[in-house]
Amino acid sequence: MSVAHLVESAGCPLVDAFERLGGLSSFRRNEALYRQDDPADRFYRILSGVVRTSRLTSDGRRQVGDFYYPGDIFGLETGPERRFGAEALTDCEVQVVRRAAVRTFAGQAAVDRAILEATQLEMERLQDHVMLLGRKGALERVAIFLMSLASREADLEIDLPMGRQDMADYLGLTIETVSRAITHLQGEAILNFPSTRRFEVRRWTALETLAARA
Amino acid sequence: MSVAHLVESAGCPLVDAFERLGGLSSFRRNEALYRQDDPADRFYRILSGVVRTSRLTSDGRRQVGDFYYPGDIFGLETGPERRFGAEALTDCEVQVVRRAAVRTFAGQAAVDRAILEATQLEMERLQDHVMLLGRKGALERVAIFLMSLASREADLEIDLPMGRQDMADYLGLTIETVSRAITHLQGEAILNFPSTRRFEVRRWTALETLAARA
DNA sequence: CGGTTAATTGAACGCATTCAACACGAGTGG
DNA sequence: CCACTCGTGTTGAATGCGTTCAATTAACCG
Repeated sequence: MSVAHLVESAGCPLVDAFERLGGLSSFRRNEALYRQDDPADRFYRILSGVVRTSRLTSDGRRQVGDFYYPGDIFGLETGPERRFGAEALTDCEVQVVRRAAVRTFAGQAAVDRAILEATQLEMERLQDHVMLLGRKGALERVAIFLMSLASREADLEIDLPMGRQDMADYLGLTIETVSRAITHLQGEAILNFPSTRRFEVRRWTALETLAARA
Repeated sequence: MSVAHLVESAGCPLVDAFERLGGLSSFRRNEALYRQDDPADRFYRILSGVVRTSRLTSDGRRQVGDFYYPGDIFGLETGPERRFGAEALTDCEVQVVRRAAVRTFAGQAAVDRAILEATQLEMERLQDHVMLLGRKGALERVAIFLMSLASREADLEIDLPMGRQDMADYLGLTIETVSRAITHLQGEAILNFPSTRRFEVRRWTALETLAARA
């Protein structure tokens, strides 16, 4: 299946750098792209598939950092070590560039700027995540999450590459609470789940209202 | 009071840029440096005082983004508008540079790189914040917060420039819960509060244990 | 001093969690 | 095709943590 239409191949310097420097790698479902505490010396760009980043605390609790889709860039962390690991949620293809390679790339200034922009985008996502975790109720969190997935794709039916546990660990909830929220959203005829991994938005405005104030 | 010793004035390109391009501004306690939804066209660097960033949701809930101390750089957000506002917690002096000015500064590449590094540092702080809000209990959150303040300063007695409400809004809790956590930490003889705005760590290891697993 | 705001403490409530049972779906082998 | 199993998701009941509401105390500032 071609995913070219999913990825805007504009003449962005960073994308150029990926195109010209980036090795192509494939990963299978559930395979780790890199692990927490690995050396952080590469950037990634997704061509197809979905990737999850996550961090395990010493006592076994897990926090999912984010979910990345085709066109997204991730792995931008600064430190010598990865603070979050990255795992393939589905089979996927990614472009990988070494940090050092980008550094010596002709037109470096423009590439640096582009990396900065990608990092700032990541920062915004993290800010949204903080707002979500800090000040939103359970139903609100689930509504926001599913809405953001729905608005990412133009399709009517949206499929969920992640399971309930992944959602829960992203939203700072338990699977049971996520499940109940989904049941509730179905009961209100706001969403429809033909299967556990697919859903459709029936009442957008109601969903938006919920997302704004639970 | 001189704060020169608090700010490492190394020959870092970004600091240079601030020194050479940065206008000096002063703000009084509780004054806004900029507001949420203002145009985001400036970077800031603190010389003295403490700054808080915060965001208000439409229904009045508030999330504190972070607290910034002398030497810290903030206001790096990408979008055209500020997602978080910035307010002075104490009287403070800051260096301000226009984004556009930095762009045309000689040695621009190095400055861009330095901004990138500052942004990545900010990203790390946000990641920590996500971990805190997603997967930690109330006592744990308060312990982590106070520990991070304590490790920032070398002093034995640490003072709290922010009130309980600010802590609560940073930690995703209520003032009452924060207060109870503090009382508990005093009861365990882990911390000592000579006044509500000053504290001292009595048992570091116990505090670290609490911070790791509540 | 009073007057005002901030912080603490107490008691009742509620939301999310926990623990436990059940349902569903996919894959396997009889 | 059905029985079995394993992993995942849903549902129910009870518990508990943090919130809410309310009252008291402490700190700050004229």
